[in-house]
Amino acid sequence: MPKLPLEIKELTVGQLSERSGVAVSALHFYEAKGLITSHRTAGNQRRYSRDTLRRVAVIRVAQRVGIPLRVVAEALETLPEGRTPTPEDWARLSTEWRAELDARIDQLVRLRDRLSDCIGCGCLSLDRCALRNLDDRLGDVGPGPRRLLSRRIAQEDHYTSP
Amino acid sequence: MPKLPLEIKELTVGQLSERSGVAVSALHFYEAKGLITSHRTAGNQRRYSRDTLRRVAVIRVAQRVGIPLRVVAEALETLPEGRTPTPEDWARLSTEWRAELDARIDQLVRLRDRLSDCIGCGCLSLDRCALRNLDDRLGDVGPGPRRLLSRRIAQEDHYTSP
DNA sequence: CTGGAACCTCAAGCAATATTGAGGTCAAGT
DNA sequence: ACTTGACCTCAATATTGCTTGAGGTTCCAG
Repeated sequence: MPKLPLEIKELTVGQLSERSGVAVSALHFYEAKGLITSHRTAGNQRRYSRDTLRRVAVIRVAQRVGIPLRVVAEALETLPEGRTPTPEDWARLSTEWRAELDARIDQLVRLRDRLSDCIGCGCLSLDRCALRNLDDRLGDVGPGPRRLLSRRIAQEDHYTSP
Repeated sequence: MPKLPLEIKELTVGQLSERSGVAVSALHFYEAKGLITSHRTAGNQRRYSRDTLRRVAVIRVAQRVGIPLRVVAEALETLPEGRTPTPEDWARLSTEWRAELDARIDQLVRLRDRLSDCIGCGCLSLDRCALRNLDDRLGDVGPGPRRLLSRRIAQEDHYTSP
């Protein structure tokens, strides 16, 4: 059986897949989208530098927070082109994602509070129901697919008149 | 100019759209998916009972929590067929969503903690980096289309595994 | 050298969640 | 009646994030 080239410096796509837990097809996809890069061997096979592992990890984390790949790609573009990103580079990105995460958590917590109110009030009054008003706010987002990432919403208090 | 029929008891699709903040096309879509229902006038136009407003609100809330429409539809099926849902019916649903919300928040908070660790450690050790390990876990999800939902976060722990 | 795993490219498909458009109907103010 | 905005249906298109498949190449242990 063919043995994988156990290179110390670079990773094949299969190795990257195994170590990152992301399917090979997804890695190809990320590469096509410019989220990761590779260089090719003489035989046209991809080789990834080790920090790609980190890049992929960051991508997945970002996705869990609800950040679309397009946006992740933009953020990754701020990483240095020529050199391997330093821990500081990664820390900066992590911090940015963290801000998103915080915002997202905050948003959900507020949503939860509203929902609790709603349950408490028994929703007897449609016009004053938090659920109803929450929904009105959602309408402000405008047309088009309602994104995940919808920011702000739910900062308002109970709506009080019909 | 034509005046909207200002019915007290029922809503046209346009009214429902305006009051819920959801596009008419989306309402049609929800109806096609069985999330809401209507009856028709003699002229084949949709009329929605007022509690549909509530239904739509619940749908949107659920979506924000990351619950796919398919699942929302199942939950809505537990509402009474013949009668207008009571406040208690809605409260029950709200409570269910709230559990999802809590789980979701919890998940994100844990993610945040990991990320914080990672920033703190400077990510000098790839093998011990929280980010790296987090990513390994993501790989456990297995093959198959990584659904929207997983991007939207949320579901690994909740609906995918029986 | 050979066999098979791992790789390559490109195109097509899938799933969710809608929007847009074409072509036609309904209804209400003037 | 006419006009006009709101509605109707159905099909097509869009977006995101992949997977699957066909058809072919590369690599390496034996």
